[in-house]
Amino acid sequence: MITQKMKYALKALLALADEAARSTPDALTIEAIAKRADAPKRFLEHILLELRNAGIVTSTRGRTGGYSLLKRPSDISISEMLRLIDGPIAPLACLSRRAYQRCEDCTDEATCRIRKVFAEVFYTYLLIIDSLTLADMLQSGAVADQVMNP
Amino acid sequence: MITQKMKYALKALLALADEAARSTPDALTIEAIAKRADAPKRFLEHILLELRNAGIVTSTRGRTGGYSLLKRPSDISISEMLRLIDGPIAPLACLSRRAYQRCEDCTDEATCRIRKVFAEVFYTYLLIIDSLTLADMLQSGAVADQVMNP
DNA sequence: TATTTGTCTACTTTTTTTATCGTGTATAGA
DNA sequence: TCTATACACGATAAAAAAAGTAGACAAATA
Repeated sequence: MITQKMKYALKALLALADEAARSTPDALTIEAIAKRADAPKRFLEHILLELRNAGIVTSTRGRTGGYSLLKRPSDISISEMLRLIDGPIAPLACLSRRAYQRCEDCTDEATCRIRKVFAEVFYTYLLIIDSLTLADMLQSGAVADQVMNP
Repeated sequence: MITQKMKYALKALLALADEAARSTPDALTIEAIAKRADAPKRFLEHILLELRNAGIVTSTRGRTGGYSLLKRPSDISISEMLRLIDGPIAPLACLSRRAYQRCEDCTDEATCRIRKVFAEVFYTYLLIIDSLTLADMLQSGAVADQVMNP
């Protein structure tokens, strides 16, 4: 399950992407984004800060200030977002590249049967999720139901 | 990330499967499983109880009592285990079949752009994980490193 | 019947998630 | 230059989930 925070982050990015697609895009205030994303303003503030520190959005202060998208939607990967907001996406810490952590009780990673099977799952999962970007979310259309109720 | 509890559960099942594969299998006491799985005994107790209630293992009480595998390893699916121990595996509650929950603020699921993209991911993920069973974990061999460090 | 081993309910602790608050800083415009 | 507006950032708090513990009880067998 992705966290509520991640949902807020994605909704915020969608709002910013929609704004960026307009003919004369403005910076959106946190308040405006919060309204569009149905997110608590003060919580969203932190999320947007993280997105800014990661170089995904940019912000300006003062009267006409607000947030806007820095990267193009096609350059914002979903897996990058997941890692940023929700932390490592590997099913086991010992399978994570960026947040690798050895299991305490593990004697030999190479022969660990749990690691082995989840490595296979994870590898395929990565192939899918690494290829998805915010741009893939922008094209609307009710594909969800086709997929889930074939 | 799978939980520690899930790791304990899988290790316990591996221990039981290994025992079942012997020429004269015995029931394993919680204590014995705890030792093999490096799990706190009193915690493992709860886990084993859940596995028993789910019909995956069976138990006998008294002097020669203990736990043993009820289903065959090839009939114990990893996704079933994940759902049992860690809860729903869908990335969004509104994508879960067994633990479906509508998102509060969602106006239309069919056009929700977040739901759409995660539905695609989830569908493919399900295909992989639904096909895996405990039997796939039993065959050891260092495949993990080949997969992760090609 | 005494000892061993599982059963069950309740509780505690720790960590993570989900926020909220206060104060500070930059900026545009009157 | 003053002031209203908006982001910045650290601290704190409440709620939920994960992880672990404890005690009393029930069944089985030697």
